[in-house]
Amino acid sequence: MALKIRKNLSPAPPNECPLSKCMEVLRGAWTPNIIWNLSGGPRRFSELRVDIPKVSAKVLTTRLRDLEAKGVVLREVKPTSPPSVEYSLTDLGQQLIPAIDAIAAVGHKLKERAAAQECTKGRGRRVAAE
Amino acid sequence: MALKIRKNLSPAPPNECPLSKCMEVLRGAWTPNIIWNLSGGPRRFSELRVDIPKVSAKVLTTRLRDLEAKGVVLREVKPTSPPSVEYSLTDLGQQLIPAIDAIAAVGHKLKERAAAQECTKGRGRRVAAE
DNA sequence: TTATGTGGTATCCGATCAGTAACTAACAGT
DNA sequence: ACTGTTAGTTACTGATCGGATACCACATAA
Repeated sequence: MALKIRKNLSPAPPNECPLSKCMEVLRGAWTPNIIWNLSGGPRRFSELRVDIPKVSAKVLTTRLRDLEAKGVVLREVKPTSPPSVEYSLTDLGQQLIPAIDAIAAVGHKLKERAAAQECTKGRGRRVAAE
Repeated sequence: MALKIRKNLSPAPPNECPLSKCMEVLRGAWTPNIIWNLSGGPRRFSELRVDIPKVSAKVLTTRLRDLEAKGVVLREVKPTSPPSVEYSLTDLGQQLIPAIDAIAAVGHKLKERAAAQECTKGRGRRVAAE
């Protein structure tokens, strides 16, 4: 049986694909998390540190600066007594939320799947050990 | 004006968030692209190399193996004369497509935005040649 | 015999990333 | 005067990622 070359093209766009463009924004370990936490309204730097305890100050700063430079978040210094900084999503950032939601939805399914695999004891649908 | 602590919690889930779970899958430079190209139907290794010319064989192999291990793609060796390998999305992989679409949609908007910023002259929204 | 195509592996290298710890400046409260 | 809070910065370090290159076994075609 000889090989046959498929001629149908993949659905990838010819020029630079928007996928990579968006992944550029989402790149970085904590970026999606930060946007997620910002989606509920503006938050201060130290609030975000509490929201995502595992992120270090350095990384959080880096990510926020990146996102600010990309026009996704807005940084505002508030004239409080210890000056505080508030971060919020721009309208562009808001548009990322559906994508993040979709990602989170898949993550939910992944968790279910992982849980189902973890307890192999279950009667139906036992995943065979490989 | 003294600082006031906000008590409303961010919408992040308490335990491990599905966002990171899914980003684990999507991690890697070319992963979303690969899934995108697979979304149009099964493809062979060398077809993917043509689809995404900038990815090296090493990285492509690595990504495909990762995705296979995570249950996102299926790898099938076909008994053709030069044995060929076909990769396709599993049902789990299919579920990633909406997320990828959402990401691509945002990427599209990002491109528009970038184009609009590039030609500051404004009104006509002429897409500059790149 | 050599060339080509298929589906990879092995190795090295440089860039980037993220974590840790220490440090800062201004101000409020005690 | 001392301490805590806010929002970072800086330097050091290890991990990982991805690119480039070379190489492999096998099969067909010329």
